[in-house]
Amino acid sequence: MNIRIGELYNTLYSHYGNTGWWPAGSADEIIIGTILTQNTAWKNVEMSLEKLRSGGLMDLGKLAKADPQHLGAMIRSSGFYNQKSRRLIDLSRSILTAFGNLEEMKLVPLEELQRFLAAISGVGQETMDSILLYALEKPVFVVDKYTLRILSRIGLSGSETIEKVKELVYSDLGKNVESMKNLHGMIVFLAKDFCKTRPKCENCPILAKCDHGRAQS
DNA sequence: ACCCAGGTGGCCC
DNA sequence: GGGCCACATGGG
Repeated sequence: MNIRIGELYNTLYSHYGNTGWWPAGSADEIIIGTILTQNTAWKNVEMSLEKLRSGGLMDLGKLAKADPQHLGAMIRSSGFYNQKSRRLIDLSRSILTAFGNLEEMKLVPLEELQRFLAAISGVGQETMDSILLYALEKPVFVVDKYTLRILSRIGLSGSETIEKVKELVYSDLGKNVESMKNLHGMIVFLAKDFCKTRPKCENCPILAKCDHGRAQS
């Protein structure tokens, strides 16, 4: 635990700056993306998003009334398309029934939103946190596989639970929505550039803090 | 011909 | 609490 989250933030910030994460044109698109990207390469998700956009379905109201088979065909490239189609329709219906629209949903207290989302099939821990932070602007840090892998490689986590990682972020960065959005965004960039399962460590901005860099030097 | 990708839920122990 | 499985496509 010799590396602080704040230190990691600063190192990544000097390399990536403001990432503007999550990449989407609307809160609806963010929510749709969180479901589609589950265990799926983002490239495959982008193809689906383009089809939804051109098909006029990038909208929770439209999805709530969509035909599962038709929607499944539109999101085929994202994999698990039967599951994801049904889950997108269910999620859209549940949100609109409970809150009317996303602007109203944003006004609801965090704890109530967490109870609501946890009860929806297809919304697990990471999907819930991504929706809360990026679509609803709630101060919740998103811990995904990238985050755990990177923290593990710089010796911070490894066996830490997701809750512990979150607490560390909150105590070091404060519960600041913009900081948490960007930290997760920078982690995504770092992971895609350098820190995949088979890492490419050349010019990695955190190499000096990482097992891989220390082992080589 | 494998292995991997920003997960989730069900079932078992 | 953890291990295993199904869900499925597209790219390396």
